[in-house]
Amino acid sequence: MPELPEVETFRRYFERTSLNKRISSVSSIDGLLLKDKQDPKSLAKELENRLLAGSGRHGKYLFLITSDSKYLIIHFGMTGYLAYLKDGQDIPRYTRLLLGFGDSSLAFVNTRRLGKIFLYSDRKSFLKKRNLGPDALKIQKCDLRDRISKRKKPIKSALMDQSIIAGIGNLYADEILFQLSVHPRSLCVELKENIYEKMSDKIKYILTTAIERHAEIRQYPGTWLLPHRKKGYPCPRCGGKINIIKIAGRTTYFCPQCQKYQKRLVY
DNA sequence: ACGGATGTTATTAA
DNA sequence: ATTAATAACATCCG
Repeated sequence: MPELPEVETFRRYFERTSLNKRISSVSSIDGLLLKDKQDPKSLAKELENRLLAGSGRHGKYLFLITSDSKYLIIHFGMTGYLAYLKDGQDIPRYTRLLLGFGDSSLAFVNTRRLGKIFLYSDRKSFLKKRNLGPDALKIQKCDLRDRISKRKKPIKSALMDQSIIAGIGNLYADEILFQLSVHPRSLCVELKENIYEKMSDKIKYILTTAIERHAEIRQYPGTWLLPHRKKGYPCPRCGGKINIIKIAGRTTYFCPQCQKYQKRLVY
């Protein structure tokens, strides 16, 4: 469940449960998820006896900041969550990293092992190395327009491209375009320039509303697409049939009645 | 049993 | 330099 709102929800969960705890042990490390030539032993050594002093997030990446200013960075891939465990609670199945605090612990659970774990001492260099664009919640209107409007790819592909804007994935891209009444295949360069101001507002509205509702899709407004993003469900706006197509290899839900293909001649 | 799934990345090609 | 298409990764679920 890991696009920006889910990851932000995990970050807040971390702040509530694990902030200022001291890491006394590191275990259940899945070496497959360790990136940039980290190995389980050295990771454990780097983290042990450190305090969890803060947190951050950029796009879909979660940052846990230690007392010596190291960043333990977690990416959830397609699945996963954090679980704070009181002493005696069972360690969840598919736990890939367990930070022990003595009387409790924090588990990073990642069923499909497509998640990633990094350890960096500098946030900037990490963003650069991963080639991440600005965070979707912080991006400025004109920046969004500048980064997208000249592209010759479908708007949905651009929204999901983490180097253009970080944090939006398949589900929220569909929601954003549904609420903007834009066909997901519309080429960026063919959209009217003034759509990008509206898009910036929509992105912020949708992501903040999702975060307020703890990224629980059932709690989203009934006017949104996401609660209806299932095969055979009608469009919440016009009652028409939702179409399912593929864009950039991903299943795309949209309403052909509400989301007309936007076209503008360009020279 | 086959195909698909909230993601990223390498490869190959246009 | 951009972009698309495809596969691969690992595992569960319907």
